[in-house]
Formats: sequence, C-alpha cells, structure tokens
Amino acid sequence: MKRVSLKPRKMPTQGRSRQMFEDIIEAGSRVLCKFPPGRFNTILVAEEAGISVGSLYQYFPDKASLLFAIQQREWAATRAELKGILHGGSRPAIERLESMMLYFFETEWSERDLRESLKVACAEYKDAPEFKKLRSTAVSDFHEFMSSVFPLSEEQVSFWAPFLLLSMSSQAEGTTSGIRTKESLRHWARHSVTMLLGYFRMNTGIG
Amino acid sequence: MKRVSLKPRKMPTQGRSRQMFEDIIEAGSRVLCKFPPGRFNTILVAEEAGISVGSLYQYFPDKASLLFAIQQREWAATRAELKGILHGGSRPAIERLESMMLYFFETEWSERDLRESLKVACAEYKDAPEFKKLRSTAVSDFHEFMSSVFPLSEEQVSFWAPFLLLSMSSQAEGTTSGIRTKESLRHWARHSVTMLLGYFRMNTGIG
Amino acid sequence: MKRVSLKPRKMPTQGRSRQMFEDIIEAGSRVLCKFPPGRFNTILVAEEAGISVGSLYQYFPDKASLLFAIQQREWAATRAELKGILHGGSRPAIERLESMMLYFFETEWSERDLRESLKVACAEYKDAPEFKKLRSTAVSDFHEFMSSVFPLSEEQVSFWAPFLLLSMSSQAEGTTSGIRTKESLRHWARHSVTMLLGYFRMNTGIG
Amino acid sequence: MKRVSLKPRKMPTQGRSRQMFEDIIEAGSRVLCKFPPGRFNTILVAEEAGISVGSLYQYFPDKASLLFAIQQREWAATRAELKGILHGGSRPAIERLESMMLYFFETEWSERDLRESLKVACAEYKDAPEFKKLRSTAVSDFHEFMSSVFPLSEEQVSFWAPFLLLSMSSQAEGTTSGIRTKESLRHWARHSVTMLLGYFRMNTGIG
DNA sequence: TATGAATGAGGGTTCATTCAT
DNA sequence: AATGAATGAACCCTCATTCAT
Repeated sequence: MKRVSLKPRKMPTQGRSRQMFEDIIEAGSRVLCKFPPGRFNTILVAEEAGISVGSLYQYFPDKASLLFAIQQREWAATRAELKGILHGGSRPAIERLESMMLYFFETEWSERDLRESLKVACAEYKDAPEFKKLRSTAVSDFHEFMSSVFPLSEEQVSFWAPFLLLSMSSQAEGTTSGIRTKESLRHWARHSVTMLLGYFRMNTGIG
Repeated sequence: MKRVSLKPRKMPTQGRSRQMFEDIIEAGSRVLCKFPPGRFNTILVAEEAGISVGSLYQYFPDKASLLFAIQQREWAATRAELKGILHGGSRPAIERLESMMLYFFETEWSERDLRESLKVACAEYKDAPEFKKLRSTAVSDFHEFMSSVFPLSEEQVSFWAPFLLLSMSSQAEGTTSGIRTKESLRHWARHSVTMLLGYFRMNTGIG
Repeated sequence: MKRVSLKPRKMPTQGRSRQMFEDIIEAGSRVLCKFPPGRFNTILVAEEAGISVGSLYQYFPDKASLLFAIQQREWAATRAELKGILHGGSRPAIERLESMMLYFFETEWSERDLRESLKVACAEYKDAPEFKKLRSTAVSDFHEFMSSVFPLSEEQVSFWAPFLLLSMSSQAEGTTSGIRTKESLRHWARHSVTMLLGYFRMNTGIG
Repeated sequence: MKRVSLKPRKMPTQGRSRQMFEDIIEAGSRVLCKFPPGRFNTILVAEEAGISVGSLYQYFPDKASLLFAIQQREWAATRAELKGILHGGSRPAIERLESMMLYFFETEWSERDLRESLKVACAEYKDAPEFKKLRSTAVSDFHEFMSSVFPLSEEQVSFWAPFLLLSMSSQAEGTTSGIRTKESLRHWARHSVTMLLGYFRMNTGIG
C-alpha cells in the first residue's frame, strides 16, 4: 500500500491547464456515476475526458490523487453552497440553519450515485490525512457559524456542532438507500430536520 | 457481471465441514478488518484461514457468496441480540426500545472496522435480491415489534418503524468516523437515542 | 459460458498495430502447431509472440476471439486460393473444379497440424454464429460457382454443392490421420477426386 | 506432458470390480454427452457413476486412461457390430459391405455427440501408441475381410481397404455436422455409399 | 477398500503506470 | 507536451490427483 501524497501534480490557477484539470475531474465524476465503483479506472476516465491516459497522468500522479480531487471538488461545491445558505439573507440564524439542513438532504439525494461510488472508491484512502482534513474542514466551518450566531459556550458548540452536522449527514446518507421518490425524501428530511433542531433548541434554549 | 446465487456451496449443520465453514467466514472477517476493503481477495482469506484456495472454493462457489456469508453472519448475530433485548424482560416497551438502541450503537462501534469494510466490499452486490432481503428482514422484525407493543395504526408504524430504525443505524454508522473513545461514543449514543425517542413520543403520544 | 462477440478489439488496416495483430495470430498458429490443443493459452501465445499478456489483450478481448481470428485467417487464405482456381484460367469448368479439389487436399495436408488443433481448440465455440457464418460462406461461394458454370437446376445445385464440398473436405481431413508421405497423399487425393467428380458427372450428365 | 500408459489400473474380467469398471466408463460417456468436452472431469464422472473420485482412481490411474477406455469401448462396440454385418448372413459380400457402410453412417449419426466430444477430449493423446493401435485394428479387420471375400491381390487390398474405410468414416463424420434430420442423413449416406462402392467396383471389376 | 476434503499449479483477464515516439 | 501501446503483478476460479480417515 504505497502512499505518497494525494496532491495533484500541479494545480495551475489559470489557463488551459486549469481547464483540463477540471475536465478530468468532471469526467471522473461521470465515470463514477455511470459505472459500478469497481470499474473506475484511469483509462476510462481519460477516454471520458477525451484525452490520453498519459495526459491524465500529467495532472494526477496516480489514481488516488484523482479520486481525492473528485472528492474534494464534490465537497468544496457543497460546502460553498451550505456556507452561502448559512450566512446569506437576513432571516434568523435558526431558520437559515434549517434551510441549510433541508438543502443538504436534497443535494445528498440528487448526487447519491456519485457520493456512494465515491465513498466506495475512496474507502482505501479514507484514513489518509488529506481525507481527514477534508472532513474536519466541514466541521470547522459549521463550528464557526454556530459560535458566531448562537449564544453558546465554547463547550456547548464543541458538542452541538459535530453532533448536528454528523447526525444530519448520516441521516441524509442513510436516506439515499431505500427512498424511491423525491416526494418521500422531502417528507423524511422534514422529519429529520425537525427532530434535530427541536432537540437542539430544547437542550440549549435557543430560538 | 455474472450473478448466479449467493448461496454457499453446502451448509452442513454439524461436524468438521461446518467448522471449516465458520473458520473461513471468521478468516474473511479478519481480512476485512486488517486490510483495506479493496484488498479482500480469496487468496488472502485462504491464507488467513490456513487453508488453500481450492479448499475455500469447496465451501463457497465464489467470492461474492463468501462476502454474503460474512455479511449474513454479522447481521444474524446482531439481529438475534436486538430481538432478545426488544422482547426480553418485563420492562416497559419504550425502555426496551431504548436499551436496544443504545446497544446497537455499541455493537456498531465495536465492529466498525468490519462493518465499514463489508459495506464497501459488498457494494458490488448490494442490489442482489439476497442482500435486499437481508435488509428488509431487519425492518420487518422491527415493524412487528412496534405493531405489537405500541397502540399505533398500521400507517403510523409504517412510517415510524423504518424512520427510527434507519435513523438509528445511520447515526450509529456516523459515529464510526470521528468518534475516538468509547466514552464519547456513549455520550453521543445517549443523545441520539434520547432525541429519536423523544421525537417519537412527542409525535405519537406514546409513553 | 459467457459469449459476447468474437470480434477483435480493433482491426486497423495499416501500420504497426496491424502488424502486431498479424504477429499474434501467427504466434497463435505456431502454438497450435507445436503444442497439443489443450495447451493453447494466452500466456503461451504472448510468449511466442514476444509480447506480454496485456498486449495480447489489447488486440483481442479474449481467448475465443483470438482463436476465431486464427480460424478466420486460415479459412480466408484458403478460400481466396480456391476461388482463384475455380474462376481463373480458360479451361473447362470441370477441370478447374478438379484442380481446386486436388489443391484442397494439398493445403489440408500441409496445414494438417494447425487445422486439427484449431478444430479441437475451437470446439467450444463451434456453435457461435460467427463460426457458423464462416462455414456457410464457403458453401455459398461454391454454390455460386456451380450455378454459374454448370447447366443445373437450383435443386440440383442445392444437393451437389454441399455434397461435393463436404465430401471433399471430409476426405481431405481423413487423410491427415494415416497418410505419411506427400507421395501417398497425392495418390489418395487423385482417387478421391476422380471418384467424387465421376459420381457427379454420372448423375448429372455434366462434362 | 507426462505420459506413462493409457492402461487402466486393473482389468478384472469378472465380478463386482468388472461391473464398476463398466459403470465408470458408462458414466464417463454420459458426461461427454451431457457437457461440453472441456467440462469433462474426473469429479463429474465419479458423481455420475455414484462413486467417489478416490474409487475412480482405483480403476483408472489418471484421466487419460479413463478417456482411453471410453474411446476403446466405443470402438469395440462398433467394431463388433460392423464385423457382425460383414461376416453374417449369406448375402453376397458386396451387399454385406454396403449394409455395413450404411449402418456405419447411422451409428456415427446417432452417437455423434459422444464421438465428437471424445475426439476433442482425446485430442491430446491421439498420437499415443495405444490410440494409434486402436485405429489400426479397425483397418486390419477390414483388410482381412476384403482379402477373404474378394479376389484381389494383396497390393489391391492394401489400397482399397484403408481407402474405403477411411473415406467412409470421414464422410460419415463430416455428415454429422450440418445434417439436421435422420431423413437427410439417410439420403446423404446412400449417395456416399453408392459412390464409394461404385468407384470400387468400377476399378476392380468386383461384383 | 472407499471416501471426499485438501492441495496448488495453471489459465483467463484487468488495470495502474511507464516510456518511446 | 501529448499519446497510447506495452508491461506484468494481481486476482478469480478450476480440476487432476493425493492421502488421512
């Protein structure tokens, strides 16, 4: 189990290279959606991206780093959207929190194929520091939000931030298997969110 | 993607064969715990069991059926224990339910390596009817329990049984990433269970 | 018994790829000649061709398609030569037919090792549509020739074309076991051909 | 390619052992008919015979010797019948010859599955002296018959015996692939036999 | 003597990665 | 730079044969 680093070979911020970089990640995501996770392989991704394997390897030193980049992009996109919902608008914080949660259930649902395949394909690297960092970043964001909008002690936030976030994401994940229609997803999500926030408010007196 | 059946080749209830059968499953479980799920392969399992590949194939017609047997054993054990808790003792049903849930968090935590690897290794077969049946059995059990001990309409049970079960297992699964000590697992579990049951009681008037 | 298609993976008409393609078929033929048919395997063929197994699989999706390609090449060459003899020159049709038959005995004999091994090695696929097509093409060719050069009814041709062709090839095949020298092959062939054509002429009044 | 001998381990002429011996051969024939030739294996044969592999190996030292025994029995049976026809009755020799040939086409046809599988399965041993002997015995039989009933020189018989026999069997073999109904088999056989005997008579003045 | 579990070499196929062009 | 053919280790599975019971 060789492990060097999950970093891409280069990460130019501009130009054609940057575009290629994104294209490959995009292609990789499509492969994960279209094929069973075990079929994810570099040749298929290169084909899907319309380039050669060799070129792919110019951007990613190995398969692991490509998977990591896909994972990263996936999280980054969601993270940005969630942050936008949490910090945007002038509604009460608790309402923004609720919206964020409901929104999360929906993205999780609509991207379930990719997320699930990604999970399987990345299982091997899930203990790598890069992956751990990815997860912890999401928690930090949320921690920060909670601290800034609710009158809670540091200790309280240290429990509620991960509890709410992990509970929510676990529930959302659990939901994707076994729920058939978007209709029932919404029903389920509403219950989960009501439960989580109700429990939070009851224990903290918030809202 | 050939699929015939996930049944083992033979399943004698007694004797040396039966022992071998169990040994292989045990070895398979150890492999899943010690290696990343992608490394699960018949050669490794045979080695771990101290037998030859050929012997392994006398008991399991292919890799899939071995994985299924491991999965099955894992579920069967837990299922029996959960049923025991739910139906044993003379305490009020809601308390038994609570105990069962807390217990589930503990098993999920203590077997987290196996469960997680199993999930990944079985991803390929998750749509096979055998696997689906395994899942649905657990829900049926719980559905039956709910029906028999709580004064709920059929419709109510049809929502609450899967909701509580899936929520609980999702939350328990969620704890495997991010929770470090058994201490904090207990803390977390207590909150999750309180939340779930509180929400259930509030909405149904039970207890 | 999986079967998808016996087509090669790619079949460029020019260049290095094409050369490699031919080389592998050539190597496969040599393996069939040098080893008993049961020993025909991809590793051996790759070695014989001086390449790696992986390379072989870039040209042929599986063992079956390689065998089919060998078979096809073998038939294509002979078929072209037989057609050439049948349709070339200005001699009477019956003489051209005779030449063709005699020629067939000679090729069958000189390629007996390959042909016989091929037959055994391909036994598994003999009912695949591609293989059936291969056989039927040969019959069609001959049927067409007979129709165009002899004053026979359609019904007559429908009997005599397969009868002559199959009888001839059976007899030629039969010579591979038991005939030792080219000398005796020629003797035998002359008798077979005389017999076949004599019988044909006697029954149709041709010639 | 180890080669020791194709002899069975023992060949008791009486008793239970002898019966077992026959049963295994019979079972082997059934396996050859029911499965593709590549699937012929000792375990399957033992199962089909209702005994253990171990027992099978008490009668046959290896797979090759079992196949050889099957082949031998197959030939022996046919050989006896053909001899019976050739030497039985008081009809003219040429008529008995004709009957024998027609009969051969019919057995070849009715046993085509076994014969074809046998050919494939035995391909590996076809050059072993035992197999060669098998073939030559048949020719000797026929040679003897021809000598004794037709006024031919030794030299003539030396050509016509193998020519007629091999031609006939080749044609019969060729016939099995491509002929669908027993009806057309008969038609085809009649032509082949008429042709062969006609040619023989024309060249020797017999009959 | 009969059994059949155990062995392990052998063969088909895939795919991450490299490197000559 | 870009290409994609080539490599070969790794994995799944079968079956001839042996040998402890």
